Amino acid sequence: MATMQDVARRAQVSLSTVSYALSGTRPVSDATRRRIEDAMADLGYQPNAMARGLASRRSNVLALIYPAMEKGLGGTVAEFVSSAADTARENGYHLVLWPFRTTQASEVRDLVRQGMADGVLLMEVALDDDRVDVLHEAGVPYTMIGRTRDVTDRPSVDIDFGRTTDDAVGHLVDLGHRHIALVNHSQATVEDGYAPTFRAEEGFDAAMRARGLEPLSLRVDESPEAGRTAVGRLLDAEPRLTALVTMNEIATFGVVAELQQRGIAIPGDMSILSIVTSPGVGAMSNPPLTTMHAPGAELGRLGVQKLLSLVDGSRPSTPNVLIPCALEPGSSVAPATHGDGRPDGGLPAR
Amino acid sequence: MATMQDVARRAQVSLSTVSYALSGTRPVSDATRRRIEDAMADLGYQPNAMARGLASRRSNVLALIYPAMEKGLGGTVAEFVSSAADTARENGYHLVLWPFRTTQASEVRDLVRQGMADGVLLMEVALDDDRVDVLHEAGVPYTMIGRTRDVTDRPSVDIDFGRTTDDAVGHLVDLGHRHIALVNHSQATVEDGYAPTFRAEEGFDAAMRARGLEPLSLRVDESPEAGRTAVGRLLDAEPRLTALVTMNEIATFGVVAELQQRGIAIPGDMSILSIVTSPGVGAMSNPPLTTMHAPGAELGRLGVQKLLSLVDGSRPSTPNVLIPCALEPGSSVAPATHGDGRPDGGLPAR
DNA sequence: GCGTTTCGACGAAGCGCTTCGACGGCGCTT
DNA sequence: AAGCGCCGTCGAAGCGCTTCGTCGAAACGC
Repeated sequence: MATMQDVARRAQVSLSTVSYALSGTRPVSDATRRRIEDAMADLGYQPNAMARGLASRRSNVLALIYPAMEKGLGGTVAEFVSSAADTARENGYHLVLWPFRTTQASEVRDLVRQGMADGVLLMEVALDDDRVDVLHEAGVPYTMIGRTRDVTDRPSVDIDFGRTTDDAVGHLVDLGHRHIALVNHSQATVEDGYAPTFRAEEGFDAAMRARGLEPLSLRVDESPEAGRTAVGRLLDAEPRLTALVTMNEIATFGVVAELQQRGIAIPGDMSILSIVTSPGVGAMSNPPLTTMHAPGAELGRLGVQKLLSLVDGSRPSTPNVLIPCALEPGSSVAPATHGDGRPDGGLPAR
Repeated sequence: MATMQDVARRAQVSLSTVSYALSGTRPVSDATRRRIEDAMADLGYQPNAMARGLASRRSNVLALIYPAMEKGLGGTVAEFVSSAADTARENGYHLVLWPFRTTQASEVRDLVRQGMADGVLLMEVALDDDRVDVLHEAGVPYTMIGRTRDVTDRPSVDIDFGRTTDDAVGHLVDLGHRHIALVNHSQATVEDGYAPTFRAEEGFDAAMRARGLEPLSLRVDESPEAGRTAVGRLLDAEPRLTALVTMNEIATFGVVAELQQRGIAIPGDMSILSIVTSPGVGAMSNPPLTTMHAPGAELGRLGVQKLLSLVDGSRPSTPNVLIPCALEPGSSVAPATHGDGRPDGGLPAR
């Protein structure tokens, strides 16, 4: 493998001049630059990443601490990872995968100290997350995807659960629905401090109350069976239910199956709006679900950009961003009826 | 950040002794080793990855060239990536993501020359793939997930499509089915040189012929609509069809929807066996699909292990491995009937 | 015409580690 | 008692690059 020294010899210049020509840190005359470029091309020269990293104290590597991917298929996660890797690549960085859960803060610290990564992207942040503290103390640039409980002064990008749930409820209410329930993620996720479960619940409740409606929600395990059971429990609690907001992909399929088995038509008798889901998942249902897509790719891109702005202070640091999910029409949402085919009445007085 | 020199000073030994204590390359007395370990613990020392890499010419990084993830949700892919990252981590390696398609062979070569990775894992290899040639010529250790057309002397791990399709057909034939069709991936994947489409078709045809049955298969676009259309075309071609082998997740959902709409019961009138699919996808259907799960996690683990055995020649190099998909019972496969509820007859003479 | 900038290029000192050759002291043999 | 080998340790030479200080020569001012 050709070294910079080889290039220098061939171009009849000193090693340092080659370095300056490559980095542009100091001016190099056009004639010299051309000779150097020719030499590099002839030799197929590529700078050695390790040497560069050692000398410059910059590895050009970003680390992505990503979730265990145990629950669910991770369509959004895959989308996110892919987009983050692309964006890193476009900016001359590598993306390395660090599979660490919330409890492995010390492993994260050790790895960070090895100087392998210039910055860290942290996915699926828990409400209280030691990994974030470790990164903060270590002084490594980092960006959270998601947010801890208290997010002041901690760089992050996240889904805007408030707006997403409000948009979802608003959409259904506009169609005349008044009795709407949320099929949320499981109690287990809550105990793990999984933030989306909290934020969706809060957002849904707020959105309902803001419209003078009574929120009803259930934490449901991530399984089709749990989804089936949930249907019964929800209908017992509120028989007048005409719409469901679901943010639990696996359970949603159980919900759909159970409704169909009970002869409750989708969307005739019951509308289903699946939120924070991944592209393609809605299409797998019959009828195809109306969904609100999680902005996985966008978060990946913005997360990396934000992180890079911290890594090389040159770029201006952007404020924290929240992105709502986007409504994608399907065939599982329709105007509300009273069960007799007549559209529901107007809004109650607020 | 503490350096090895700091540790040496604190432990009252020379720099090189610390290095030997850490690597075990040369013997170090117990007393000295203890002093060094104490010093490292006191200082919270972690060896610098770049310096180590430069001096040893080993980065402890493996690169994963992964597919664009455009088509489909990539459940299997996510599983694979996750398992590969875990296995790398367990062996003290980092996994970096290199998003490059088949056409970007020169980018791959440049990156390899930068010495960032000690080895390369190549996913979704096409039947003819320049990236493989580039890696071969560069002399970098690599392992393919999947296989090029000619696989002799090229390290790889892959799904055993032959056994998977044979198991699938065998399972259905054991249940009395005689008229079985394959819903394959699209013509577009064939044109991209996507190997699984070929290998599944070959395997299915062979499995059918080996049992004296006439193979019937269709290349179907990756969309529910295409799946719906396929049903009509297949039934036109062979009205006596009682079972479908599908290896196109998205299309499968269309197939199921169309069958149900036509009043063809699953599995009463038509059995569906979804092969090379990812865990959880089957559960999303109603009834839950009987599937043959792609061994994503296993391939990830074996791929990394194989690659590592090439990277540090110490481990013995294993022969190439093919792993079949495993049958996971669901509710979409049942014994064949003649449409009148009676089981089908025995096997025809071979 | 000579001092003073300015520009472009050079040499050398690291970055923090691995690894090779060497060497002192110990226990053993003869 | 002298010689030998071996174990544990040390010093120094890089690995391939970045970056700082410097310096010669061309360009400029008065």
